[in-house]
Amino acid sequence: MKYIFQIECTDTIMDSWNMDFLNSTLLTPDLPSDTDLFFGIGDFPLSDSPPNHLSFDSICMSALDKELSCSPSTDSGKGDSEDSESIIQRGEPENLESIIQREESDDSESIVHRGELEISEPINKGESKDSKLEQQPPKKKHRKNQPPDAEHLPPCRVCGEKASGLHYGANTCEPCKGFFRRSIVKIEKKNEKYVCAKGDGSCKLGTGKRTMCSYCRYKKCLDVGMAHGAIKIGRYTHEKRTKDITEVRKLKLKENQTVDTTSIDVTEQEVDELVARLIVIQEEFCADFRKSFEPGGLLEKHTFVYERFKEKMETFGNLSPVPWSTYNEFLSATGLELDDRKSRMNLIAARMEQAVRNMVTFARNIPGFSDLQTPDQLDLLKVFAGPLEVPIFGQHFSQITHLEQKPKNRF
Amino acid sequence: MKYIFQIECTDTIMDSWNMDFLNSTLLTPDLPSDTDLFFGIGDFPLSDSPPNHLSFDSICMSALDKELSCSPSTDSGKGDSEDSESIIQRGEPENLESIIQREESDDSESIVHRGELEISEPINKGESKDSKLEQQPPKKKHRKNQPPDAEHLPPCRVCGEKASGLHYGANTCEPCKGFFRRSIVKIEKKNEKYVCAKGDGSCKLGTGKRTMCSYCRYKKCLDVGMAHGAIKIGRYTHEKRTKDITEVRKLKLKENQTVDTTSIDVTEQEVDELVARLIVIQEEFCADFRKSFEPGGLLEKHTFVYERFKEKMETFGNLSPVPWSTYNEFLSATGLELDDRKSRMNLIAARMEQAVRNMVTFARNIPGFSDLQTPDQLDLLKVFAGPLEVPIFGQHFSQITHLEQKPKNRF
DNA sequence: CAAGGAGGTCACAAGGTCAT
DNA sequence: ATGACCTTGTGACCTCCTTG
Ligand SMILES: [Zn+2]
Ligand SMILES: [Zn+2]
Ligand SMILES: [Zn+2]
Ligand SMILES: [Zn+2]
Repeated sequence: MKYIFQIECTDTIMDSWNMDFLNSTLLTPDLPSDTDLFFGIGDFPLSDSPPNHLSFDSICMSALDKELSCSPSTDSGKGDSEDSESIIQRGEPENLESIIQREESDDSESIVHRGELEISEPINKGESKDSKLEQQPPKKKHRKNQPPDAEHLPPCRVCGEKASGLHYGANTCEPCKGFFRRSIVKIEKKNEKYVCAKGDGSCKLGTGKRTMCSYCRYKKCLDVGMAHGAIKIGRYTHEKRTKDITEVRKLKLKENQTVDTTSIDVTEQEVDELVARLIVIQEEFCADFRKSFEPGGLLEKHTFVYERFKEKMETFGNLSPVPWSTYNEFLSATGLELDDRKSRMNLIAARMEQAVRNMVTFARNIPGFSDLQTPDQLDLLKVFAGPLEVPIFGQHFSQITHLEQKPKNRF
Repeated sequence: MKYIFQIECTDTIMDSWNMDFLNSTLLTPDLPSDTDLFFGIGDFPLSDSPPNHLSFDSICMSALDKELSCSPSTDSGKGDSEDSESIIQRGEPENLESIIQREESDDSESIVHRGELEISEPINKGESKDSKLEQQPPKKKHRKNQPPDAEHLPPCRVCGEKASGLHYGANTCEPCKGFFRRSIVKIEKKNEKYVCAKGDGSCKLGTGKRTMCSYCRYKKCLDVGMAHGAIKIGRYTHEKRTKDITEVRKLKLKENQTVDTTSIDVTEQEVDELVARLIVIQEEFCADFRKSFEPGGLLEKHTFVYERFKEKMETFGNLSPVPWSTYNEFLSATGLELDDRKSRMNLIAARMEQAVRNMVTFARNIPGFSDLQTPDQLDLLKVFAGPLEVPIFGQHFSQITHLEQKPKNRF
């Protein structure tokens, strides 16, 4: 018998200034077709709002952060005690980066430039790697050849394979670097031309297909910014290095989200207990959650409200409220407020904070959640806030990022 | 013999709602009367369109931006950041303002906050890697490392980049300092010699060309007075400091007022090569470009279409399409579309995106273009979109902005 | 003291070479 | 023509020392 447990905590707050309404809306869980059970919570009030995403972002941020970082529980040893002061460190209202960074500094791997970058070295440390004394049996009298360094690089921008460094301005693999060098001579100096193998310059450069079409390969090189003048030699800047590392990390993270499938063995009894527990907390937090997606449920209601609003807008044009600039001008000139946006924002802010708090509390009640590292916890909790002219009711979170109408903020 | 190479990339997409047609139209290159050759591309379909400039703007924008920004922006640390992660940092999908801002930052007074912004401070200090020895007393509240100082220094006398101080008697950048140090050893101690890459010791050391010819670089070092004997160590005198500052100020002033007209020396052969290359890419991208301006060419056709349209309008009055409000009312009332504007817009949008992409690809193929900084590249690429009641056929781009009918957008 | 430069260090990339 | 490997120059950053 095999069970797949998939836990997703998704809370969405949608704010569209063009549509002049703010709306916590429903997203559909991304479930395999043979799912037996699913659990969740929702917080779906409807209301208007003036457009100010940034403040909403911060609200969600700090709420999420506050909730997670004050976690008294868990185990995982060293944990969070150090957090408390890092809040002070930056006066700033803590954004995503600070959260991520802080978390990573707990673990073994952290971005530290200590005269030299040290990343998760699988070395048995504690040893002073000090001066000149012998300590390395495999002493190479040969030059210190460090062939496999820097896999802190994003993959080749041209062909996608493992990059070997920054060549002619772009992270590329060794083959693509060589190819570009030869191409420069050929194309710019000798005025020869590549011709697309397919004729229309649309060849894909997937793995192994690198050498299929020189024309398209060269074009891709140019597209990613390779050029004589873009050559950058010498040691990396700390800044640049950090950027590379974070990019790779982000990529890895994304990869893990989709691919990672670990399975553990559980007894029948454990499963029963888990399900029982889930049912309990489901009841406790949001008994109607599953009904939301059924006919007559909240999803339908939301859709209805949205449709009506759309109609209204098409008939009467854009009903967006007075822009902030006007509002502020008027305010400073007359001391009067043009509308009640201020108080409404406070209301919404409070509600959002509450929503995030609920979400985290709910998640904490899921057996095992608190045992996860903070970064992993964060990874399971998604909040979306931003303007969208496209309805996202009933879509899964991962799909939002694929809409051509790019959301303003995602975290 | 003197050649003037003037490269202009101008792509125009004109949309006039009063005239009810959208038109990529021809602009005449702004050429001196004695021009021998000119090259370019064009994308000149004729079609109708409903008025919606904003969306077109965004299309051009994001296309231009996407094309250009994916280049890692060469050197000069502050070049603009890569997107990939900036999604979170400044999630906005770069709009008109941001681009314009970037452009304007050249001339006006962005100088003020140049380099002052030091957000991320690499903390490399305070780590003692030696275990046993007691740490050093100089672990004070004061920050030991004051990496960049007031850059009230004139640029590197050798290569022109940002200088880091007074090295071997001249204001130079860190790279040139290092280069000279190595050169001293090589030349004076080991009696080795550099050889000019071009053979005649006349290489220019423009931006990014620093490493092209060691011989000329070293020669330049000597020319600007670098020498072992010229070393000056220790704190600045007040006098020297003020001298620097006034020099910098003077330089900035001059820079702002005079249009920079640099001329470089090229050999006959280089010219031939360049021209040959230009002819090749001209052929490849838009073989008929020059014919467009000849009798019977596209310019004439465009003019003809426009004339006919004008006649029609004079006879039958303004033929502007149904306004959006009406269209939407009708749509929401009956569910029917009054015309096919939706699909036409999609078509046009796609075409515009393609046009911009073409333009950038073309430009990238011009020798040297990719070597420019991204802002400078942007500066050479013009796309115009907006309503105009005045025909602009055959006018140069710079004239458009002088029309009293101010174009809506320029970027 | 603290500002400021010389020199050292070594991570990095350009370009060359040569077996495929 | 390709790409693994090598040689060599480069330059970001640091430590140490000199000087006002
Ligand atoms: Zn590659
Ligand atoms: Zn191809
Ligand atoms: Zn220099
Ligand atoms: Zn030379």
